[in-house]
Amino acid sequence: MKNTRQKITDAAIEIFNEDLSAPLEIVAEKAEVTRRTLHRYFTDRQDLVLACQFAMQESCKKAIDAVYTSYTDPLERFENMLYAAIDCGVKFSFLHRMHNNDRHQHTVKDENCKKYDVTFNKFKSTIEELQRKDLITKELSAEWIEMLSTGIVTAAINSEKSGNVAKINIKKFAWYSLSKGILV
Amino acid sequence: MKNTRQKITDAAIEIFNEDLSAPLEIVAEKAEVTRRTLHRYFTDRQDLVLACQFAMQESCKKAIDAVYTSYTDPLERFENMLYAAIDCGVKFSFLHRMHNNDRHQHTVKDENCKKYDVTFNKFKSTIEELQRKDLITKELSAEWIEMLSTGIVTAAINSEKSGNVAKINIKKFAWYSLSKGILV
DNA sequence: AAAAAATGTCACATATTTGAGAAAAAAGTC
DNA sequence: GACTTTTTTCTCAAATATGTGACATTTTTT
Repeated sequence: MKNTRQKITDAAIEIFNEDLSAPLEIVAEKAEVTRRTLHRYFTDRQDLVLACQFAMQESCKKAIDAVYTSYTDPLERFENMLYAAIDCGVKFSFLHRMHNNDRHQHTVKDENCKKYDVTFNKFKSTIEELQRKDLITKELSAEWIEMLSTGIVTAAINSEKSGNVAKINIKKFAWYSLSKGILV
Repeated sequence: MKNTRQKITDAAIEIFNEDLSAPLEIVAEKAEVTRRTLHRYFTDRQDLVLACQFAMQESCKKAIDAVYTSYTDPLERFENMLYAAIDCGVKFSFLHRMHNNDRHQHTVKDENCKKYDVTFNKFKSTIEELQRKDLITKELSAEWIEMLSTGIVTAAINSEKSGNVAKINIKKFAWYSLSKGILV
């Protein structure tokens, strides 16, 4: 059962993902509470945005970490990290977008960005390991593969939302495209 | 040389791409004009947003159409459509996002969406042709391949913006990943 | 250099968004 | 059923965003 605080951050993540300056009224509406209640949990917009970032980070970190430690085979690990990211949904893609945009949350940075880096570096290091062991092509740079991976995650999330791709197939398709697109 | 109107819509596309409800002040700033001047060209926010949509549509339509009619070989055509989309930059990805989001521009729809569909259907029909002629795998649905393509375009655009991937490589990498990711 | 066009500056009226207090209503808890 | 906690309702003041008029200044055209 979700508590009110969570209901609000969840709603905010959905809304802010599509419109970062949306009125808090809209967020409250989506969370099915009054704006007044929202303000009882979050003093102001900044506070709420930070809470969203924190929630997204925790969620992604948890999911990625769990996979990272469970698989020794790097390819298998990479595959399951993809699935974990897809399961995180907008939390993953929004978080990624936030940290690669120029004009936002320059106030926070440092502490918050460090956490983000730790999580996303697990992607990077896995990619590098795969390249070192000649399991994927070296024709592509690790940076590109990282971008590609998040691009495919986003495609998967959009597919799910649009409903144009059968839900059972999404992960299968995503891994098919990603693996073939980077294998030697 | 860009005229003021274009400077404003270009700035607005950049800004709105990241924050659809950003104050017009921010847009004016980016366009290097006063808010007063912005309002001389666009009566209100709605007017500006519509102008952006129009500009994005024209730009994408022009680029995609040109490629579509120049290549008879579907694979070659597909490849160059990818490059054209990447060249359109945020105009492409933002437009796509706008039309696949739930909560926006429900006012315009119809007329405006029709134009969008015409352009993006050229992607779809090319994908279907490729599948019909057994040039790409049938294990993936056409809808997924469409999503994947725009996902890779977005990855390419993000790569360019971040500067982490050498500019000369971006298109090459994008096509490498996309083609391998869908070929039989 | 004069005229015309475009842009900037300043001021102002509205509209919207924001944040919070006080008391009533609803939901949980024992 | 009495009690506590949470949420809603209603309120209001402050802050921010929006759109426009009047006039000065700059830039472009002729």
